[in-house]
Amino acid sequence: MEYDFRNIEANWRKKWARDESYKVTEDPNKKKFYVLDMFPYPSGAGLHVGHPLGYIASDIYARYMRHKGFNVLHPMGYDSFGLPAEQYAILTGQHPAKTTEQNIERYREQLDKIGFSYDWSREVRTSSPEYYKWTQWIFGLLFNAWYDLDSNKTRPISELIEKFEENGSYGVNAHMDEEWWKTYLLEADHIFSPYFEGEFTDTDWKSMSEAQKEALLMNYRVSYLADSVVNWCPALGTVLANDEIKDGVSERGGHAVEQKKMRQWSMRISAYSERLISDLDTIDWPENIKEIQRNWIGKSSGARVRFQAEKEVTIEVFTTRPDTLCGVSFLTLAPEHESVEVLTTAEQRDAVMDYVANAKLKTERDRMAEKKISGVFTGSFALHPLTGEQVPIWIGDYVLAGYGTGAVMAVPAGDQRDYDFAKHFNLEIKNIFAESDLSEKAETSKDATLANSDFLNGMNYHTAFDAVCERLVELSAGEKRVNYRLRDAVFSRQRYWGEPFPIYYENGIPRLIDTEELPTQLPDVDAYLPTESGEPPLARAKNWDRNGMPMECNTMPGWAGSSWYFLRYMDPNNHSVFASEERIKYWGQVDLYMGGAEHATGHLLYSRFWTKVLFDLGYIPFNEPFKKMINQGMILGRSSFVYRIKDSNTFITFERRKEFETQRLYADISLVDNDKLNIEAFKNWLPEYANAEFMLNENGEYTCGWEVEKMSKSKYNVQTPDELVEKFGADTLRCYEMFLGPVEQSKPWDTKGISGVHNFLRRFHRLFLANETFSVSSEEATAAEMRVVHKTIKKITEDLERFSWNTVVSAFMIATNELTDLKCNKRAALEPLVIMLSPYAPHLAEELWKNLGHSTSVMNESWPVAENKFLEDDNFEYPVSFNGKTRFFLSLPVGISAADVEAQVMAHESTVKYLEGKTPKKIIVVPKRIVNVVM
RNA sequence: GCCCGGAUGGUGGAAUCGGUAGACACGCAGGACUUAAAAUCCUGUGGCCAUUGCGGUCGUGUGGGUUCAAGUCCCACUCCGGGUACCA
Repeated sequence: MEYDFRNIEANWRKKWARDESYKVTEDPNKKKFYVLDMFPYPSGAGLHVGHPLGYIASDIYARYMRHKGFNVLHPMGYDSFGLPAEQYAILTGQHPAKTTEQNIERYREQLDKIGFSYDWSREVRTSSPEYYKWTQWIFGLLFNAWYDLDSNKTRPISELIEKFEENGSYGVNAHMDEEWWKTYLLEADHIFSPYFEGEFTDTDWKSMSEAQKEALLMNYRVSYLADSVVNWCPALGTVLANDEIKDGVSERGGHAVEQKKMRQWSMRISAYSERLISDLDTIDWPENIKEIQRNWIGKSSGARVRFQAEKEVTIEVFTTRPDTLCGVSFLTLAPEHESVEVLTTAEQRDAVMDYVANAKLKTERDRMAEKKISGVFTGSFALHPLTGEQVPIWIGDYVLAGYGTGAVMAVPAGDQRDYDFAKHFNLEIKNIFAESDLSEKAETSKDATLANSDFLNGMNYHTAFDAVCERLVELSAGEKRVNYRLRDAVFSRQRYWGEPFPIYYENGIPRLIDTEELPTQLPDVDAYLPTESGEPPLARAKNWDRNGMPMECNTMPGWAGSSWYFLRYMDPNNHSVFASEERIKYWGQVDLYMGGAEHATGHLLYSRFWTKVLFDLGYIPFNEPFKKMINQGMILGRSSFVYRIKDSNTFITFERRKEFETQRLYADISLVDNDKLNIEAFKNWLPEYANAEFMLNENGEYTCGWEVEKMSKSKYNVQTPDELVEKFGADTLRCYEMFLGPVEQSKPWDTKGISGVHNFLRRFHRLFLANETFSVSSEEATAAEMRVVHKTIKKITEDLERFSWNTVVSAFMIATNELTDLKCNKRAALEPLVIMLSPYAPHLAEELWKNLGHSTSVMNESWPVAENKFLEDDNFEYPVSFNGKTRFFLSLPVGISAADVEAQVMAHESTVKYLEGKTPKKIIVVPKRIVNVVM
């Protein structure tokens, strides 16, 4: 009886589906464990072998935890809104819902073949109205919320309105744009004087019109409408988030991106910067992901310093080096800085206007590409707050409008860019360091001793920082300040295939649609393109209004639906809430999250943000979504090459390719086995190769060359899991993907080794056979056999606990080899192994379990426990080394003392030989480890 | 530039707490079975020297250090991968 994996796997797949074997229900008597995979975007290309890597690892862990007695939530779904389906729709006119549906079907088919233990009754799709109803509801929560800096919490907007009613803005400490009142003054019909700087009384509030109140509140809301400079991609006709741009072009398609001011929905994620950084310490994530997030949020501690300029203008700068304040020799403003106009003198006007206009034309990408130093003098000066000196004010495009205050104090002595700027324009370079040579470059060390700096002389960064800040406060010229790089996230997309906003406009005032009326369904359109006038596709929809009032035409970005999906799995069919309180309380945080590291600054940041909002507002009892995360590495392809002799149809084997001038061509990896080309199959592959001739190696074979590259159709190196399941079975594929190496490591896919793993499963299967039929002995297992079993239990359990999936497979192989050598086919030894194998090879394990006479599924069996009595050995084989070199082995009873071990070693005949007549200086005995004789 | 990873046989990798480097598997070589091939099974397999056998010696990117003992810890460097950037 051979290992008939095709029948075994097909039968069990059917049975699992029929019995809904993987359905989980909330059981208060059992401890929960939540294992989650990052859900996929269902693309048209389907899965290749790289996709299931993480899914297999998490599935094994989920099954392991089930054996350990946990109630395991292990769901799967689809992140089904997205650009590719929309672009396909633009090309073909087919509704994106339809292609999405087809792709999902294909994904499901592929996933099912691999034997995952997903509870499919909990499947979610971000594009289904039942799901996005709650995405819209959460948007509403954020719209009706503000961020209170006093309690450091998100709070309902109604509380803010109450405060306004009572005391106006006084006593309100909200997170908002510091200069919000400037934009507010530009809004229509405000009631404030030109001296309004943000504070207003309850009387002011009460006297405001509805529209004025709403416009004011917009500055407080966590999700708000504002004019923002956005990354506009004309080719895609949409706005992109920073993390959707790579190297200055769109991540998808590689199109040019430009800066444009647009009225957009934004999310006040910047309010959460500090918590997003500090809470990283509370979660068990890979250190590199935490580091990427820390860098992305970009906390920097420094000071704000105000310089009094002419014409009543104050220039405020942010610096991380207030200690170098006395080295300021000029100020630099971003070309977009609001004071540029006022400060420019008549003589400089032409030059400045020219420079500013030029900067505007350049996209951020151009500015970056151009490493040239450029700038222009405004003609104005500002007063240095400490020295009282006149400091020239310059404009330079190395200063970014969007970071800090859009202005810097330039200290050429202490900052390389300021130094370069000063050199270029021949500006003063004041040496404020005692021992630094500034002839070549700036002094950037924080340990350098300050000089020419008045009361700071002799100090360095560490000692001067507080001293300067104190003085600035005394002079009212500045104060300590923490700055974050993280900016608010633009939430509007000019796309069709996304969640519509539950927003309509009443006389221009945005109004939220009530929860009872959600979902706001995505309307049908005649084409998936922007309108003639440049409005988003939804503007094409008929009746896209609410009682005549226009609906919002933007849709939400891809990260909206994925920011909270882990909560919906807990209660996917609930029609009255996004997930019930009891279920959220029961399932809690995701205990193990498996997915790619590429979402570090996108999905993983946004879902942490939304989780904090939901936590603050009391909807969930935890403020981090994913307790532990593991990133699976990328699986690369291994392309195969053949070498055609130039201007011929003759192919020469890899070994001899240098004998001729050759052209390297791709060969489909399905035509190659262990780098040997299947010549007949190759000839039949493409018509142009039908009459090909071959020059072979000395063994009469054609060897191919190879290279590791990304998997892609054009490289003929895509390996689908389906082919391997067909050839070797799902159990083999699962074990092999794990056997490849540590999950978190990127590695090339190589099918070479799969036969070894397949062989192992066959050998394991053979342990249960006698005379080619299933037969196990009920005899008591020998000590040697039990030792193998319990050693394996111990090893596998420890390895799974530390997420070392690959070494578990090795341990299984070793156990199988040893039991084969012992000719063991005893039930007592084999049953625990079947249970342990079931997370890795669930089909085979179920089959063997059934054949062992069990009527229940192996997946519910408890995990075996390693018993020490089987592991203890009377003797330990000591490696005896001399000066660290192992020379011989000595088997000694484990119980004896170190002194006895030493005596036995010294008495050994070989010891004399290796001592070479010398007297040992010292003898190190580590019990049950090693003996080292030092001479 | 800065930050974070990594480098172990022909290949993927193992070595969990500083304690026998190379587990397990692939590949390769030899053998058994076979008319032959496939499949299967057995043996060998880090380099060099020696080889009848015992063995010796070098060896975890490079150079140094700590230690009885270093792939593992420390210092300096080289190369590779990832993140990020006129971020003040």
